[in-house]
Amino acid sequence: MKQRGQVVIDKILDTAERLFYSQGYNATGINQVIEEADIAKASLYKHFETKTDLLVAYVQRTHEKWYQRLEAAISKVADPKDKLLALFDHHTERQEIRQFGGCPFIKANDEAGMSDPRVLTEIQQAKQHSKDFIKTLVAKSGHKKLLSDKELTEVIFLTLEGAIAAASVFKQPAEIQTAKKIIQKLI
Amino acid sequence: MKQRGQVVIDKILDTAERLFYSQGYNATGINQVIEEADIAKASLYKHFETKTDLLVAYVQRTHEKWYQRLEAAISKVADPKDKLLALFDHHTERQEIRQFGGCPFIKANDEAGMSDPRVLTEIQQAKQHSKDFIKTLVAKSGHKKLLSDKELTEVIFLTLEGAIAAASVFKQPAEIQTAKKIIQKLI
DNA sequence: GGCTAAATAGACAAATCTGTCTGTTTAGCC
DNA sequence: GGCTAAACAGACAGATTTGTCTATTTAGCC
Repeated sequence: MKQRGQVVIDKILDTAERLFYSQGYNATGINQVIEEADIAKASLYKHFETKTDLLVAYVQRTHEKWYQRLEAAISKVADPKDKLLALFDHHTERQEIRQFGGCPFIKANDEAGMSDPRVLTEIQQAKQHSKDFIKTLVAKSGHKKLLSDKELTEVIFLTLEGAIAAASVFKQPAEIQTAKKIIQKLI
Repeated sequence: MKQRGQVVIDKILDTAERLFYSQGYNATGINQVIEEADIAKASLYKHFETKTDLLVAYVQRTHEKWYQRLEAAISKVADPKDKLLALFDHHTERQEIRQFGGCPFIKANDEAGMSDPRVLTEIQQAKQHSKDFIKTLVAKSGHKKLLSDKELTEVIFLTLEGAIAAASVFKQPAEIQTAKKIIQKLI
């Protein structure tokens, strides 16, 4: 059954996730987190020693949830080439839900990547995870070898990263769909 | 001759540029800016009404200086295809100088893009400027039309954006050079 | 050289920040 | 039902935040 402590931790992390992403880590105060999570300050500091520890937990949980969603979305697509294209559709959907706030890992890296080694490490693992996932899809895709597997993996990874950043600048999904069309020509 | 006020403004903007980029806007206090710029607080508030106005000025000046450097670097390359590849070398150099801190516009957008409409507008103009610049280079490049001009422009822009972000995550220029090699195969 | 505008140092206000601590209430388990 | 640990509200400390204000010194121009 669900422990009492887990309820509180979930409320804290749900709120931190929402605020850290939408406002930024440095612009979000502990007092706002406890108020909107509707928990006591002492409860937060019982589960997280410092605000930095909360940031680390936020990045780790974001990595986990990000991969679960990605894996679930791509597994629904049967055709191996379509799986590659589905990456762009999935991230289009995600950015629409996120109101074009950009990649949470890049945001965390830019704002707080140097503040704690655990933060940088988790972000690097998340991005490596993304690249590895693309790599396995590329290997099974049967693409037309216009580029090598390694190169195709890289160009998909990089256009995806770039498109998410561009979408968050222009506040629209056009760039991500443009990237999809270009990759379609290369596979 | 150089006005007295311009010296102060330059010292403020030089310091703000360095601190806003390396630490982030929200993590940088006005007190740190005036201390490291070695000017009085009243002098800063004489030239910039609020901290947000200083941010706007920082983003605008970064846009100007960014384009001047880019234009100068690419104009030194004669071959039209090499100009396209020189984009990646220029940004590799820039990121090495910046110690892989990533794109200043993406950073400002992620941290403070919503705080003032002038900030978002300037960032959008900077990114559109980048894309337009690439577009003119592509048009003159005589590339092999494996992709259309529009598509090649986009894939260069997006891989460049993605590579700079990836370089700032992994703290190394490898991704930018990998992007260069891939684009080389497409032109 | 003297006038004027700018830059100076630094106190100050009012709010906010992270983190600690005290004492009370609540919830889960045997 | 009573024990125990957890969550609670909220005061508090001490540092820091942006921005204002006063009074003094400095620099440039005629």
